[in-house]
Amino acid sequence: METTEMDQIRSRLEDHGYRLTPQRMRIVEAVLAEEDKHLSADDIYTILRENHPEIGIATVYRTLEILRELGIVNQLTFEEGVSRYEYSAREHHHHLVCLKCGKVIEFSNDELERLEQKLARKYDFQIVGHHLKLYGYCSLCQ
Amino acid sequence: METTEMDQIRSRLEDHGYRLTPQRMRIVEAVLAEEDKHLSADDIYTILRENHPEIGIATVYRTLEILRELGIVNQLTFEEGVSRYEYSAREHHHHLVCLKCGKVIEFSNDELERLEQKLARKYDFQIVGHHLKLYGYCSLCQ
DNA sequence: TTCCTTATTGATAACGATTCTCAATTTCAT
DNA sequence: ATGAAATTGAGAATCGTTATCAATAAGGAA
Ligand SMILES: [Mn+2]
Ligand SMILES: [Mn+2]
Ligand SMILES: [Zn+2]
Ligand SMILES: [Zn+2]
Repeated sequence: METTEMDQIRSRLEDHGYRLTPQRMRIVEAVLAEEDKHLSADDIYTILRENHPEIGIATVYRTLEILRELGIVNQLTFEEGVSRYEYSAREHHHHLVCLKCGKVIEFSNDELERLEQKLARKYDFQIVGHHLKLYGYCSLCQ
Repeated sequence: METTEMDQIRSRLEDHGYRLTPQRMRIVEAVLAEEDKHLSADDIYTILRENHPEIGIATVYRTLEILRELGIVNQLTFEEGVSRYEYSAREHHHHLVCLKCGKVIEFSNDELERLEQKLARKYDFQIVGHHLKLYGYCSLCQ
């Protein structure tokens, strides 16, 4: 039998004493369904509302916090005062953000891994991650 | 006569129809005095409180917003849900942040300017800035 | 100076995102 | 089925930030 992403996430949760409740499953589904988007808690709440109006916003926040703790999602912010989340089992990447319309383009860059190691040595830091954000105006907004 | 930083900032403000009021001057002074720190609005408010208890927190926020608009300070966030500010007339740099104690180390990297241009061409973006943040644990916290 | 227009201020209310509280419900191992 | 522990939804609370507004300050013209 194959192991689906949801199975892996279930194990991950249970290994840490958490249960994969129906509500949590719906939230994970929403994140997986919009893999390349960067959904906020409220975005997810709004999406779920359609078919599952009984789920509360507090549960969405609580679940995202657990998913983040377990490294299942990355929490990021594009300086709008809202946290956004993306499924973490994707190629590591960075973001190019339009300051006018908020459009986000993803890109990769290998060189930063080397820089990370160099700085770890230099400053005696144990580095666990990095994120490069570029700001500007997209073709439509400039 | 020499042109001080404050003079330059005054011109900058007046060119845009803003006045350099005593309150604004106190706030700019605080930012300049702690050049390499990353002060929040509340940090500044607390500092000013000692000698200028009449300044309101709203004025601090308003002033920082103007300084940001004019490019006199950079607004940044280390994902604690608070905006922090630094005097922008410094060498362009990036940040290494300790996830435990919040310690911030600054570092520079020239290569990113080239990357910026490459991406600008590739995605037809007019890039106005970028910021690299590395996360980890400092020597004391790891 | 005096007058007038406009900018700025401090206090405080309002806001929006997030977290907390708590009683009710669900889950899971027994 | 039973009971302990986890989870839930609703709503209150929190916290950083922004908006409102009447009072004050600033700067230019007379
Ligand atoms: Mn992304
Ligand atoms: Mn800095
Ligand atoms: Zn755009
Ligand atoms: Zn530390």
